[in-house]
Amino acid sequence: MRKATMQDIANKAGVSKTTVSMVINNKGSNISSATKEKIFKIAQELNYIPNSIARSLSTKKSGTIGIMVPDITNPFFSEIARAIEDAANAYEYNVIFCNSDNEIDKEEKYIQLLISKLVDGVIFIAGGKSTKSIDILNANGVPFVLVDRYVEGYENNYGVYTLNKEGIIDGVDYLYKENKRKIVFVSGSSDLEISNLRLDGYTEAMKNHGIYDKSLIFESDFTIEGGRNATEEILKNLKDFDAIFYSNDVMALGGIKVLTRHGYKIPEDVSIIGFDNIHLSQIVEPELTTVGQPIYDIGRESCKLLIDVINENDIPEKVISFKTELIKRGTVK
Amino acid sequence: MRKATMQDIANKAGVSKTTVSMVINNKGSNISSATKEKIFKIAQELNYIPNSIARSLSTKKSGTIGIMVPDITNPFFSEIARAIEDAANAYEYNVIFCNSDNEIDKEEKYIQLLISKLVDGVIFIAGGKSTKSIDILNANGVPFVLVDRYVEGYENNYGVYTLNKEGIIDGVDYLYKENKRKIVFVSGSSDLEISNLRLDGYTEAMKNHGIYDKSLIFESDFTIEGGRNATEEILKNLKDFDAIFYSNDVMALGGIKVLTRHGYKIPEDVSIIGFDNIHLSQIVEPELTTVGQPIYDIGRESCKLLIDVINENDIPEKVISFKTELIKRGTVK
DNA sequence: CTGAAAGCGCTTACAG
DNA sequence: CTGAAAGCGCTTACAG
Repeated sequence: MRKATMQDIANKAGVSKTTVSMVINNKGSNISSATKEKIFKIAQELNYIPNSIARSLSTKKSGTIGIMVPDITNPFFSEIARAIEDAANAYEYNVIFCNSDNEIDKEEKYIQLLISKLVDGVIFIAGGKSTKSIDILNANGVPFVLVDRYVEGYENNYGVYTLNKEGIIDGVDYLYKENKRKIVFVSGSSDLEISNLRLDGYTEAMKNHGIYDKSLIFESDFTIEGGRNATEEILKNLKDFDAIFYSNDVMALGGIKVLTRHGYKIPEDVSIIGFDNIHLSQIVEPELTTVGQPIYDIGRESCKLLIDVINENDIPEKVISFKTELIKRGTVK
Repeated sequence: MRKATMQDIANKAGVSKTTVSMVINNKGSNISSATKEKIFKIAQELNYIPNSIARSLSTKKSGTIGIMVPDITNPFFSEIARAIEDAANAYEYNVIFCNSDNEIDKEEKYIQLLISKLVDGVIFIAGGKSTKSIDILNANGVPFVLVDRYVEGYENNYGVYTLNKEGIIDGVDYLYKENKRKIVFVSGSSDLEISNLRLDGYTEAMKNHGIYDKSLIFESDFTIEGGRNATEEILKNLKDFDAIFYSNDVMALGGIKVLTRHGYKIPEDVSIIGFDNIHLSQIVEPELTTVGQPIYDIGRESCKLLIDVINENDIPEKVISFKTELIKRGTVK
């Protein structure tokens, strides 16, 4: 059974499809309400669903946006994705999601696909030095907003970030105040600008307090596995330490597991602090002390920003920076 | 800067766009390799990206599929979504995701949107009695496969499920063998067929062992919150019990938190078992004993199935059922 | 080996 | 208040 088209409605109503288009899209400023009603009734009868592909071809707007995330399975990204989708949906946009696994080649292939689908814009959480993908976006005039992760050379593009360095400093200061001195830091992949920002915060704060010690720094990546591995390393290399600052929650979760396994009591034996405040940080016991990002807000605002640039609305600020908030829970004592 | 079109390439190459289309799509069985090369070269120069919207309009295939999940933030669904996206990507499909929050009205709106976008098919994890959405899909000839959650009246549609009842029975039997007798069961929302299936498994197994007791059953929903709430109820209503069988992992995680809070030692004081085997079940300590579903396989296979029905390939079996596997870890003793 | 033409289902100036 | 017509960028019989 063929799907009904505007032409079908037009025929049945005895008007032109121009008129049908007008009333369906509420542009018929001056179409008699009689025709309007008739058209709506027929549309209903025919279970008319507009073909937005045809619409897109003619308007060059698809009503869909793409989001690039490293891995939707990572709670931080799924929470952002959720917020984005909610906002998109409120504006009648659909969202296509792509998992880059932090591989810039995958990103590039996805970007091509998205462009070919005429996405109206993309929200881009960079997996690394993603300049090529971004250049393609630019070359094709596709609006995009960078989220969470800076990409070198594009600091002035539309972007939504949080104040990483400041957040880490807060965290270290708090630990210091709680009399921690040997504060281990687990950093994310140094390919990511954001890792370095966080590391800078740590370095600065530690130096401020005069307790900086390079051997306290471990590099890993922003996954559960990364947290585990780093922690195994720590246990192998360090005899004693007061606290571990993981540069995201997911790593902290992995780390806590390893520590518990090795008989450490948290927070009695070691204090732990994370970064992000994903939902999960509240379901472990004790609950994770962390430097919180307003994840949902970040997602929502980045989607709104994108839609604003798509619609060429006035943009008050191209770059939105969110503050972190230190959330004291049970893993620091 | 306007995006290049096939016409542009045709002009530059001095051929027709028919020819360009042929070579770009590898259908030019008999086009001179000279022209082919020329066309590819020009396409390259112009950074040509095909407009797949135009393509879709003419072929009536969009190369995108939709997936309906209750909430992408729930690890079980994000893991399925990931598997689906991986498979889709391998076949050059994109995926649009929708969060229904288990609200059938939201589902319906999304389905309309997806149809208007001409998705080639949808993978549907039902949020409840979703028959209306499914009817719309049917009426519009959009292929779909049901995943994880049965929907009444559509048991014979394309679907990918796991053997819920059998899985639960395995779990209860195991607990019984470990000398648990007072086995509490936390069921999911009774609106969901799948909850009832799991509950049936519990009831049957408990009766088999002659230890069935209705007051041991608590209904909640498949979320962390749901697990917490149910556990508070249990603590309020039951004086003693040997084990709690949560009907999914996420609930178990919420439950463990509450139990730990109340001073229970796991597994010394209570044994816990979940269902699903999400990644997270391995990062809590002790690791969660659970009835595992092959989540990734379910996602992958449902995507493959969908693509097969889209392409009208031979389908060996319309309904795929996966077996569960009891995974013994640290929360049962 | 290659092209002209119609068609996919919309939107949008333009005209009356 | 309403319609005819061109156009969006492809694909695909059909013809030569």
